[in-house]
Amino acid sequence: MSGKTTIYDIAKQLNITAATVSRALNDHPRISQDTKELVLKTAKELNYEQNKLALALKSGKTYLVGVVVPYINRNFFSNVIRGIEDELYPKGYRVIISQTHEEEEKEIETIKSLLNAQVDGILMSISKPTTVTEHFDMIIKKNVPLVFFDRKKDIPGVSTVTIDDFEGGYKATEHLIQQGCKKIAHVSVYLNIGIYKDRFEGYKKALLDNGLAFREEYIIQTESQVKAGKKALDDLFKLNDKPDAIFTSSDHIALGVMQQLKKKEVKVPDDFCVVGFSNEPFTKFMELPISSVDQSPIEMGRMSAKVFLEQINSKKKVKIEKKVVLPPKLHIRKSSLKE
Amino acid sequence: MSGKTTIYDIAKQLNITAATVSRALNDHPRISQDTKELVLKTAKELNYEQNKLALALKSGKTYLVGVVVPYINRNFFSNVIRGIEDELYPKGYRVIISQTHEEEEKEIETIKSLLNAQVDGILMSISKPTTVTEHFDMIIKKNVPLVFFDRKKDIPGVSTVTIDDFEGGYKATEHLIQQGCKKIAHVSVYLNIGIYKDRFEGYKKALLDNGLAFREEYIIQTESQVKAGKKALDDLFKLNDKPDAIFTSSDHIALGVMQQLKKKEVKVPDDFCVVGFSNEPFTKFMELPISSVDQSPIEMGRMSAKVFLEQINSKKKVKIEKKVVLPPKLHIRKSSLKE
DNA sequence: TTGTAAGCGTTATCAC
DNA sequence: GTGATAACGCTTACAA
Repeated sequence: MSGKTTIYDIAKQLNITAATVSRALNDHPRISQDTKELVLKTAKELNYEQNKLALALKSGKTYLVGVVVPYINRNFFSNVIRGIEDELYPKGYRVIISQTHEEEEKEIETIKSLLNAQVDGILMSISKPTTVTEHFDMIIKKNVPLVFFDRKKDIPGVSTVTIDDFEGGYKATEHLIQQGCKKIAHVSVYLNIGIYKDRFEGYKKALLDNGLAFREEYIIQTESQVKAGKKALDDLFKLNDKPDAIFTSSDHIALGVMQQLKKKEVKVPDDFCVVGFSNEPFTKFMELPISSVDQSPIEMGRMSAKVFLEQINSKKKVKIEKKVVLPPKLHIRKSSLKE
Repeated sequence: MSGKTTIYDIAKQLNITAATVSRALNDHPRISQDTKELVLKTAKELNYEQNKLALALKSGKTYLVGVVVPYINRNFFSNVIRGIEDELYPKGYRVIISQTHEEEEKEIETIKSLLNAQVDGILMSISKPTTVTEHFDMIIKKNVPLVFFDRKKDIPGVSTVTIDDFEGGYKATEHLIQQGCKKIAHVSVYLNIGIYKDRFEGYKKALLDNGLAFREEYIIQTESQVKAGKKALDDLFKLNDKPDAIFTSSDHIALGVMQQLKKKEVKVPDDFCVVGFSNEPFTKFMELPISSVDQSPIEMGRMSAKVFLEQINSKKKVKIEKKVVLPPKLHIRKSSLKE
């Protein structure tokens, strides 16, 4: 029989009970050494493998953790998952991946499905359009640990792992100021989304802390796309008092900006500096590499996993609510580094 | 009670048996319409949800599929997984991700763990150093469908999904020839690995088919790294008869080549053309975008999933061994497109 | 130190 | 049409 050995088979072989076999296998204290050895030996002989399913049904623990992201093939998310898997695998947990495709409905459906699969926990990044919270309540009501990473919602009892977007914006802007830039514009992705708002606020604070004026006309809101970056630069250059630097919340926008600067024959970094956000792989591969704020996705994944583990290992009834905020790391490259 | 309703609770409520409830829930033909409606109604009232675990234990089907890759955060693999998940989710399958970190030992361990978790199938890309095959035999012996994608081994009974690397090399080279290049060099990643060998062979064939000489001195073997690309170009330019184009098996090498060409002030594409392989995101973002052969990772994932589904849905005893070869797509960009 | 038996939640096979 | 019962493979009081 192909790998279908059960503890009963071992029991029969040794003329003992399945219970004894189970205990021997689990190194139960009051099982004789002899029996243990015997059981272990025949278990090996018969190619016995514990059926996790039966165990899960009995114990209610599946050692399965659901990870929910908008799209798994986005650089940021695949790195977070990398971190989660790296951390959880050694602890015996397996990771189930699902994508929401940035749709609220699919997010809800996915959560239901994961709960149905009896996962021991859910780590997720909320999809953009999501507004309802009933599906989160379902998770909490079932006492399944829930951890939000990056994109969160403030819900009692739910832990979150994020980076300090405010500090990211602050650092990037401060760096530009240190480089001697005086008129720093900010191109943001839609400001109604928390993380982008925070980056913007960090930018603003850095300006004020350094005695620079905040100018409304230097703020542009647009999509995270290369062509949006191009247009943003064009618009900024139509101003009478042109900026001499841009901090943007998106590397793709930064790229568009860079391309347009090249076209206009503006010298970077001598006459204009650029800093992006996310540290996408391409930023360092450019002919003129782009400075960017790194979000430490792998670290974020590891941390989310750790928070989950703490939660699951604590006395069942204690609700831990942890808010981890990771420091962003500014990668300074040629696009903003004057000699 | 939080989501712990079982069919017994429903049965008790209605003064019928669990068996009847089960049948009603499964729309069994000889259950009265009345009972069905009643059961469905109270099921909803009590917030009943089927326990997949119990079902899995009973049926032996978990609706879990294991996906094994070297690293999940590599662009190529995360895209394949995207394809797999997209295809499998609607069919009710959930995807468990594990990474081998390019280690044979971890690969073996991972396989064991997945089999232990009773997955219904395994889709994987073999890690580079793997030489043994016992762990694959384990999978086959358990009658668990196994599909290799991209990196495969020829094992009887195992389906594979790959792209036609030979054709990829052929197309890329042919394109360069059509652009008027006469002296095309090839920078490869180590030729002892199947896919790179195939790309090389395609290159060679294209040369010969078009009446161009194959020259040993135009072949360089190196690592898939930017700096390796730089060095390769330097070496090629030391030749008396310099090449006028390069087809390389790696986009990172292509990038290094491009950077070095820029440094040497060689005009691309006018005086020199470059084509890479993999269609990494950065290739299209460059100031001078790099032509590259796309491996259709999402499509590869979808196809692997489809092959798995066919296998699982066929009459149990029929062993299907399918070899799917996807066509590569050449993306022609500025680095190889003369006016 | 080991055996007995119940239980985890379903479904399938007999009955009636 | 519906009920009883066994079975999936394991763990764990409770006995012995």
